[in-house]
Amino acid sequence: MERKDLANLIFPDAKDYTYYEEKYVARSLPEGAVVTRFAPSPTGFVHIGGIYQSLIARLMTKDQGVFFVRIEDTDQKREVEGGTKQIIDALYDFDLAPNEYVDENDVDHGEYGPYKQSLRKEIYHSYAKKLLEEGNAYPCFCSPEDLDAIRNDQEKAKERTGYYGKWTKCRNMPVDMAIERIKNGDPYIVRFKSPGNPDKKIKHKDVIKGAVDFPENDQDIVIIKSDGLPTYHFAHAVDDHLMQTNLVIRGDEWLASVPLHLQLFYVLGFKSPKYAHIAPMMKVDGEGKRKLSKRKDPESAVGYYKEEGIPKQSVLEYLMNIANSNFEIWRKQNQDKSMYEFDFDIKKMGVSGALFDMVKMLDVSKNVISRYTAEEVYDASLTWAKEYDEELAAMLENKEYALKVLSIERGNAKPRKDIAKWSDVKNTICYMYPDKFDKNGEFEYQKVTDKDEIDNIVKTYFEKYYNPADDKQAWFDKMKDLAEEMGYCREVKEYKANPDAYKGHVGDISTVIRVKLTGRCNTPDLYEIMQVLGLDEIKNRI
RNA sequence: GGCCCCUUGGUCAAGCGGUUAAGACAUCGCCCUUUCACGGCGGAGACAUGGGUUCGAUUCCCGUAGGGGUCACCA
Repeated sequence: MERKDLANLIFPDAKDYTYYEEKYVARSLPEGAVVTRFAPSPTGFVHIGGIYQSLIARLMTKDQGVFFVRIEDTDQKREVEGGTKQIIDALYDFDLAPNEYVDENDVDHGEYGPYKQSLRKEIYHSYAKKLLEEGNAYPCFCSPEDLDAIRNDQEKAKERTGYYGKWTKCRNMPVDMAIERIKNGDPYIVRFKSPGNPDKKIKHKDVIKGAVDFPENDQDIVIIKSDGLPTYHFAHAVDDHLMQTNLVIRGDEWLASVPLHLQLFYVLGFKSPKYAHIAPMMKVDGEGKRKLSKRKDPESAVGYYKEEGIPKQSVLEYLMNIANSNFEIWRKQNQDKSMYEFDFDIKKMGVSGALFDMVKMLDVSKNVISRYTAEEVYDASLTWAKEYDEELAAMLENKEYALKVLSIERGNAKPRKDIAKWSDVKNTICYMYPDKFDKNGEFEYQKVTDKDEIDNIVKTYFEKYYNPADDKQAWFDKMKDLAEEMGYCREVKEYKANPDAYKGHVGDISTVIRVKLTGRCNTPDLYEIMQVLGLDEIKNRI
């Protein structure tokens, strides 16, 4: 009996691997075009890190390369119904549509599929069979208990753990015995027969991490599990070879697997891709920090941003800042350009994980939203409100009025930056709505707090000075006149030079009017507010 | 524990043998014809640590400490 018989016994129906080599023809792409992918497991949770990775992938491929999505569902225990749809939808939500992918009905969009690993079983079998025939893989009959025992012995002997070299039981099993045991019905999996020597070093040049040297891999890792599906490592090698990935962008938890992966590519006769291992986003936890966690950090889920109403553009630009910190300088100078025009450099990405900073994210978002027109703010908040805030949606029903409100101090050279997320909108505009305003509410006045004084100021202003037809300058001059009449200084500077001569200054007076009309002391330009409110509503509030 | 990586202000970070050690967020003060915001100006605030190498180290080398990753029939 020979290895070929063993291979046939294990994978009787597998096609010869050359079938696939011929089937997946070379991509015709311009010189230097990047082919990369996002390869998530459909666990029903789309992590912000996935968007980050996809952003980088999209940036690297832009219009001449290929960005595809491959669903890695080889661990059926973790798979969640609808997981694939969530991933693809999230990518579309963030304008990161892949060039090739599989949809929720398992329909492939692209020529190099299937793009879902569970549908590629026979492909993996063909390559595993090749390895078996060549003697680069072997069936292993060790039970989980056997493996535990080996590890125990290794720990006792203070040696490296794992299935390798002298600790293996099945690596050198005669072919005849293996065949006999399989025929006998003994359970087994198939392992890679590693040619590595850990005393030798391999040199790896990571696109992001730079030069990293490792000992060679000597672990006989499993390549085909008992359910017939491949492990990540094997699937990675086979898929990225066949799909012709030339740049693997993935989380740096994979960095330690590079020696194994390179070895796999080598033994399989594949050209290995370049690797870019990106650092994860971190979060402070007690004394130290840890990766942004699905369980503990709501902001790790992409759904969080949608619910909060943080625009996708804001999330993307924040991520861009983390990826290349010079992005924000560029953005400041190129306010109107698409972020994709930025000259992104993957080599500039940080090698260690950055703390995720929501305050910074919201600041980025304020800037992003400040560039929106009133119409855009209106559309986006309405869309958000329809799903998450009925009250806001109702307020926005009168579009003409809403637009007037949202236009206050917007569209000029120094737009207001008071909205970081759509869920802020209600609070920033609610006092502009008669039915949301309670004129009998207890308001915080700033400086002038005496009730009679307040009444007096308001009364005098509306009886003697206010004229809705005034332009802004006239309006403000009258505010000064009022200040003077009430014993307040017309000019703030003058007041500051001689504070004892007056009860206060024009700002204190206008604040009284402001609070009376809006219920708060911080609002945008009062003149504009009064214009939008209209005389009837103003009268109603005084 | 083995292997690998990392360490510049509260945070994100420029830097790549000689700099007054950028910038952004946060913070504080002042200014900007009314508040808040915006904007402007300014303040405070950092090279983990010990040894080398060097005329000179934040930058190069070694050690120490701290942090992170990885050692599955999970990805």
